[in-house]
Amino acid sequence: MIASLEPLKPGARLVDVATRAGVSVPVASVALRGVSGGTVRVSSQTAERVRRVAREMAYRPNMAAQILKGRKNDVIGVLIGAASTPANYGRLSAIEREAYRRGYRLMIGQFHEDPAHTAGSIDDFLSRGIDSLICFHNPLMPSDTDVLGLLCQARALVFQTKVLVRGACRVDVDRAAGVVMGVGQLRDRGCRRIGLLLNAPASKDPLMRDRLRGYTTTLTTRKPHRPVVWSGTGEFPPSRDLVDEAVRELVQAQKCDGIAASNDVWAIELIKGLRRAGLRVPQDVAVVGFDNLQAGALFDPALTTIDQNNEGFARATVDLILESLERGPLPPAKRERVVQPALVVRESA
Amino acid sequence: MIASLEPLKPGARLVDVATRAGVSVPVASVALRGVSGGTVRVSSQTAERVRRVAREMAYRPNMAAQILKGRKNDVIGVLIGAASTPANYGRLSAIEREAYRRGYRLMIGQFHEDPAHTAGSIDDFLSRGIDSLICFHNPLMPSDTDVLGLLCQARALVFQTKVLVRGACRVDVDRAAGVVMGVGQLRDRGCRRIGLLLNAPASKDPLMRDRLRGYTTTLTTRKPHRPVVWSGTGEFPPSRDLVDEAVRELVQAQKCDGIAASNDVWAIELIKGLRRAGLRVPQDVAVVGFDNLQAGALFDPALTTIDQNNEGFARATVDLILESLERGPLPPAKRERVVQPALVVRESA
DNA sequence: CTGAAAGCGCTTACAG
DNA sequence: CTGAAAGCGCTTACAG
Repeated sequence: MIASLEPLKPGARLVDVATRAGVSVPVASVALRGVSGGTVRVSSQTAERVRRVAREMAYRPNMAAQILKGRKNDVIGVLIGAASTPANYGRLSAIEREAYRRGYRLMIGQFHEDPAHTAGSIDDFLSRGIDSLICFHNPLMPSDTDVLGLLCQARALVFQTKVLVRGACRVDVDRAAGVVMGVGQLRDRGCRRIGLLLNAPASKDPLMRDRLRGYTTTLTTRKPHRPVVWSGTGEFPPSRDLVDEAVRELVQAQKCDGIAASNDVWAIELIKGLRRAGLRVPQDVAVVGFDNLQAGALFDPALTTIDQNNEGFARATVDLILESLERGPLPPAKRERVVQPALVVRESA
Repeated sequence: MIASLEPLKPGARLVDVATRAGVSVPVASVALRGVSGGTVRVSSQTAERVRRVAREMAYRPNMAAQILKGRKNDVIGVLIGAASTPANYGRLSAIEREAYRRGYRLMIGQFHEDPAHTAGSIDDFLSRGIDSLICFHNPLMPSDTDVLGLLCQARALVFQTKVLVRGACRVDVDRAAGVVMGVGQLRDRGCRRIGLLLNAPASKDPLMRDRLRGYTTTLTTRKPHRPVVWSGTGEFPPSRDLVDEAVRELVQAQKCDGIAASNDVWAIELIKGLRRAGLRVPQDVAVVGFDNLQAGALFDPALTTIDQNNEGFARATVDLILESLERGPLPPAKRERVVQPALVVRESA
């Protein structure tokens, strides 16, 4: 602990630096930013002197003033559900890294129960001139017209998975491809009958529909057997009874020896259910998850799963923001990005 | 999807609202903010009219201009390690909620490998007039003088656990109390010989020292046996060999039938190690973790653990920020807050 | 190559 | 009770 918190002296302004360096304020301004296109030109000697003085005085430009004068705002607003899962925060972290790498900062707003609250948060972003918004999967309803109206005012708007505003961008993970990988792994390790576990009926949940599509595709390409699909009620996390029902249906009735679950939490609960039924994982039934949560890596047996590729997701998201900012509203073909997930093989399959 | 992204019209300024409402700009300013102390006073009728017009025009004050004129900055900067654990993000989320509740926003900066990067991030906060900083547990070295120098310029500065700047505030979880709770639970369920597992020697890690203190205290108060402590090498997450060594030492050599681990990841790995050694949890050996990770709740057996009380932590953190902002540097007695954790009983103990 | 002026959008202290 | 002026700290277009 070598430093010490002291009452802050007011902080040098540009005019202070200019005075000390013996130049006018515009010259100091140009010298410090290294601008070359303008009408004010500064000799490299002068510029060097100004920079030195600024460093000595610990000059820090007042960004409020710069922004008021039209400086590009390099803050991206992120809306994330207050009840977000750890997985979502992993993604947020990746986005922060990517944004920082490209010279942007993140400001966080959480979705709260109350749409008025959320609206306040977005309004707050816009008031600050933050008009690039990333909207994480969230409890937003299409009926929250205030919130949607506000979102429309963003200059760059990227949704995760589901677009709520016409013309906005979207980044998604290729869930179907993930399921194909998962089923492939089950097949490779010798499973003869591979079931799909969805936590809600595909008819009710587009995320489940994607998984079903992947599953159906791979079974159609290589036809080992007819599809075996069990859907939960959407209840999450699943109750023990629901899990036991899944085990009865998929394993005891349908004789599956491999199951692709729609996420890691379900996969873990399923493995517990299989054990309650006296079955070994992966020897009797192999299980693949989806998400690559820390909980899966630590579980016993360690979960084989599909990683959502947060780095790729972050890159695509920030790409879309920057392109929108540069070119204005993007044409339909340019505003969707699909990120490929990756198989992580561990012990459960 | 009922809304649609459209090219943004410039956005109404205060002068536009004032003109439309037929008043001067200062009157509009005062009317909209409901200021009463000043010299400009507005009749409630006029105020109402101005507010209505502002609403019609979707007027949104330009915060850059407001801040330039001395509006209090209501953004708190948060520095969080880029390699943060999910647990840290849970805490971040709680802080965001608490800050929002009290009218503040969070801007996130991640610590990166490179101290210069981190310095840039803090500099960026300060340039924006963000002089309230929350510094999460991080890879900061006391030798990063640039970073520390910058941190000193904050007006409110709260560290987690370890203060790196003299005079700054600190919030911490009472780890000793947590261990007391964990050991108490082990005793309550009938363990006769309770060991403490540290992931590094107490002499080398203050966090471990706190745990050891809690452990020693409770054994001194009620003397069931002499202390049994095993310390890892600090390697984290622990290798299988290290875990097996812990099992040999604590259980096979020292005959412990209850173990308090220093965190959930270690607790989970320990349970796996106990199983490899043919022992049942909790029947043969009961285990208590520390952190309350999702991974522990999902593990089989579900982990009994100590919850870090993120809500309490968030409240203390935001309290300290606001008090510092209000009163300036806090006296030593006022700048430390210790948050009480809570026991979560599940299956492992 | 450099300086003096105007203005970004607001708020606050000063006149009427 | 209301209006005209000054100024926050900067940048950019205009003069010299």
